[in-house]
Amino acid sequence: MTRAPLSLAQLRARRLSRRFFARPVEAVARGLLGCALIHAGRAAMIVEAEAYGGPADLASHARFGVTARTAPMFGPPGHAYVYLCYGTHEMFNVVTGHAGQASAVLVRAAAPLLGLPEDPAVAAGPGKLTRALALDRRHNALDLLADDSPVWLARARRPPKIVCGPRVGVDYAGAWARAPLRFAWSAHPSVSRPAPRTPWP
DNA sequence: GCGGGGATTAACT
DNA sequence: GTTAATCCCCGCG
Repeated sequence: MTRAPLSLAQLRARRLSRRFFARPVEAVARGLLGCALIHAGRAAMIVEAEAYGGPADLASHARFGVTARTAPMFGPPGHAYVYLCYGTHEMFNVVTGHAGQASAVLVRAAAPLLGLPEDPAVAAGPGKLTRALALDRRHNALDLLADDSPVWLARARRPPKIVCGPRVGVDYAGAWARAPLRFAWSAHPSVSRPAPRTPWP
């Protein structure tokens, strides 16, 4: 049987808390699976996310320290970090941990929930997701937990099984490239690439 | 200043 | 499998 769809009002009542984001970045990345990302009357359920640590993580933008671009990463948890990749694609991240730590979760893929075409591929990739939800650098550094934030997050479903694997596109990062910091809803059709198969835990 | 490269995607061959 | 699109960031001089 098909589960009843969630309404925006129901999601409003399930918004994530500051404490949710104040945890270690891997925990937040897993916790975001099954959560809804909402903007502009559209909602999508996150099915894939990657954890990026602070300056020690050689795959993370934070490895350059505080710069004009990375400043939001060094700010408080629950804020957005949005940047442009390859000149064309906006990438949406949420800052985690504590201020100054500069860890963040890249939201890589989501399944349409509300106000989007019922195509599992519509947000199956970090660039496609921001395009589907009309997210861009105007949302950089936005506090996603503010009552009046146009972009917000809420609990939607609980993933039945989580898998993990190496992050995508960070081969330059040495040993950090191989760390299992990519998490996905196992076998979900909206996962962006051949899903990792290693079960978590 | 300049130049190389990137947390990607779609449209090719 | 390969490549263009497209541009900002960062490191170096």
